[in-house]
Amino acid sequence: MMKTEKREDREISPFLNGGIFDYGDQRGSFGFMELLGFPEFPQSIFELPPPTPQPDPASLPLDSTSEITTANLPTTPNSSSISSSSDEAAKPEATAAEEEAEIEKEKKQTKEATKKKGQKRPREPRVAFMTKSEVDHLEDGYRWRKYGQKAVKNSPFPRSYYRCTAIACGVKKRVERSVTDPSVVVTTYEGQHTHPSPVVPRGGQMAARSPQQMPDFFAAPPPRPTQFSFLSSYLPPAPRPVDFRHVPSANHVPTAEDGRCCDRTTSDGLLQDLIPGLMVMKKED
DNA sequence: CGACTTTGACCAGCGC
DNA sequence: GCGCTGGTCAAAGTCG
Repeated sequence: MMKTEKREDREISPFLNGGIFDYGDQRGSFGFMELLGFPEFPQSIFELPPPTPQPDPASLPLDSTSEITTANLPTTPNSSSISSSSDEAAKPEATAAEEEAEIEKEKKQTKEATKKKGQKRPREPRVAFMTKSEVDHLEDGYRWRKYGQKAVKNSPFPRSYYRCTAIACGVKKRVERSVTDPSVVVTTYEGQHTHPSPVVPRGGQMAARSPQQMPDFFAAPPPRPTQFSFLSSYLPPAPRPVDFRHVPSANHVPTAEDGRCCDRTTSDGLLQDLIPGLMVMKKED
């Protein structure tokens, strides 16, 4: 229902204000310009919510980010069948009911085995982005399937759960609106993509995005080492040249010129357009 | 018909 | 132990 409309909605370009990352031993927050590699730029040049004081990200609904839950980690789609036990083969004569029971049992055992008390799973890296956007689900170059939605305590806005549709890719993301500023969408990524971005442009060709929709300051600056380098693993590689003449000021009025200053090939309002290609270093080094 | 969303049910963790 | 909450599952519905 309304799929088309929703897709249309996602065309609207977001304004990334900043975010939070949680990589176990690395935690912190970042502003948009930090993301772009310009920590010295004030966030204020972007569309920040006017009077509402920017709450400390660490205390935002993003708190859910810090309450890393390891209990619901990727139970791989086929995990239950993978874990077929050896004694199963020893019961070739099981009735259908017994088989079902057996399957159920195995499922349970598998689950328990994967989350035995005291046995903490390695925490999936998580990164949360705060994005000023009218739409909840932002295009980020990957294909996602929604698998759940929950009402969040103390929030009038529901939280949506998405999984990457790629086979064997267990990346998930949660999308919710900030309680403190409903115009801000909080997107939390969990896990790392095991595949390149499909980045299939809608309509078979790169959507020609209007400058208003996709101002070119989303283009990436030159590589620059930052503590957020590991963020790249969440995003498809999209290094591209940047023309700093087009980094807009607060009063920047987009023109047609803005739309063609760079040789962008994936200008689809994707999250990868928001995150520069500077974060190319792997976390594990 | 396949891909996707919606939504109620279910389950586990956690605090009391 | 119980209730609350977050996260996931899966059937049903929708759409192209």
